[in-house]
Amino acid sequence: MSKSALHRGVGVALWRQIGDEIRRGIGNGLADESGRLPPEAELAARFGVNRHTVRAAIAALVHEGVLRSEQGRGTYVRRQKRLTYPIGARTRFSAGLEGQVRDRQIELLDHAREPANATVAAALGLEPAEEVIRLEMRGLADGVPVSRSTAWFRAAHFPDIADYFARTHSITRALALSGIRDYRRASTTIEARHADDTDTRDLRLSPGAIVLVARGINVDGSDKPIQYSQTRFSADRVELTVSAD
Amino acid sequence: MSKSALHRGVGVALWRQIGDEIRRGIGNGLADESGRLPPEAELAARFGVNRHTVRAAIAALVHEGVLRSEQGRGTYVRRQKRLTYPIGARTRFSAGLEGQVRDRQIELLDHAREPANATVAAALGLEPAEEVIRLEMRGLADGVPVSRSTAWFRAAHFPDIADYFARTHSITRALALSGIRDYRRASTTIEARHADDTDTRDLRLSPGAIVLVARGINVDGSDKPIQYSQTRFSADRVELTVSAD
DNA sequence: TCTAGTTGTCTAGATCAATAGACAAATTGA
DNA sequence: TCAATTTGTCTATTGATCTAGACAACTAGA
Repeated sequence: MSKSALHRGVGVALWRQIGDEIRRGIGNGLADESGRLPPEAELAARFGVNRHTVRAAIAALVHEGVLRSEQGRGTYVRRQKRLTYPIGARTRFSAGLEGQVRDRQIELLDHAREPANATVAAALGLEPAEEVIRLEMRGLADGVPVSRSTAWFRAAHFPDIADYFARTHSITRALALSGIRDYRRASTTIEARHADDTDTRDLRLSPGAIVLVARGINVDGSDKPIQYSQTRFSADRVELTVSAD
Repeated sequence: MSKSALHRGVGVALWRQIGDEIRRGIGNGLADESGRLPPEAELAARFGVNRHTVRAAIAALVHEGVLRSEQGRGTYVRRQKRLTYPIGARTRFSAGLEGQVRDRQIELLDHAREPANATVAAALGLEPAEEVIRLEMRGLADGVPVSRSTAWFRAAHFPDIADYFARTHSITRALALSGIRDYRRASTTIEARHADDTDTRDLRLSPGAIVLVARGINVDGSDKPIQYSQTRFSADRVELTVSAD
């Protein structure tokens, strides 16, 4: 039994402690089979706080995408299971979530034309400081941010990639408009770290959350690098599977 | 470089985040050779907060026993190194800190005569529910709590152990007054867990801190168990060394 | 349709957290 | 002794957090 009373006056707000406790409690018997949480009043009694304090905790988890509240019905766990992203040669950024979510979408947050830094130049096989197009994107599944990625393309070869992406909301289709009929993932490296400020903002994470970072290079039919990208996933919401393929 | 900006509006007070940051920074170049921290004004500038906020963080660490502030001089790290507790056959509760601290002391917080629970009865080789004396103690090093222990003795054999301990402030001397000339540590098991409410209160820890738990049985000259004890150490302040001895 | 159960919203007050500024008190080195 | 540096204390203000109570809005089942 985990002795998990709340601590007052220690610089951590009660609603955050309760939120963490609820997040931990999910998948540990707090919600019933249907994913329904106990009513707010009961949670308030259980934690020994006011109902409004529990509501603040739930609101934070709703904002994080962990819970979903329905007036008159109750509060439900949004997804009992994590999304599974396949990683393989045929990995397409937006694909691979078939059947796991009702709605998925990629937003273009920002784009720029700029000189490549050393890492990007090396990955794409460019001259130092050659110009690249950088796209900042965010992937949403059923309205919840699950991924945040940055992709670099050689500016000389893909001058209009940002426009194409903005129109099609798809890397595959944007590349097709640029004349790339097919491409494959040459390499992917995966690491995990704590969320930084950008992650907590864009993925709506709480500080201290863990992100998975996947760095990959896509190559065209003749194995020339066309895209270098770095994608951050919320480790709470996503798991990666590496397929041979 | 650890990207460790402060997070506002996430239910964790800035002073706590700063306190954690300082605690982490100690032994990582934040303090100079003499153990002196940068002045409050500089820390405030570095963290981008008001000086009072830094002061709240420092006050918490002073209360925890990590820092020591001196008006006009500066704020100093209390102990750069952790205390090392030897664990071995000849381990004496209060001993083993020779040379590491100026002043050490064991307080008797509470004592009771009560039936043994299953664990204690098994450890001491007693009949179920046979009466035992339980002592609740706290060890201080230079005024800072470093250990919190509970010890059980068979009531029939050591009826006055609490009195003796209160007089002598030493288990060894209290046992001597009870007629035990010598004893040795038959077994010790060590585990680590998060601090619970009792730990945070008695050892002045912050929630989420880690405690080392050492459970041991002391036996007399003819190998009969005379004492079962469970001691919690602040993992921040103490390390244990197991000696063959 | 009615009722019980549940989430959503509003008001109000108490306490905590953070900022701002000023000055006192102690220490150190010139 | 004097000036600079540093911690300690005080007042005041603003916003976040927590409590308390009341009632509206919605859902589901009798």
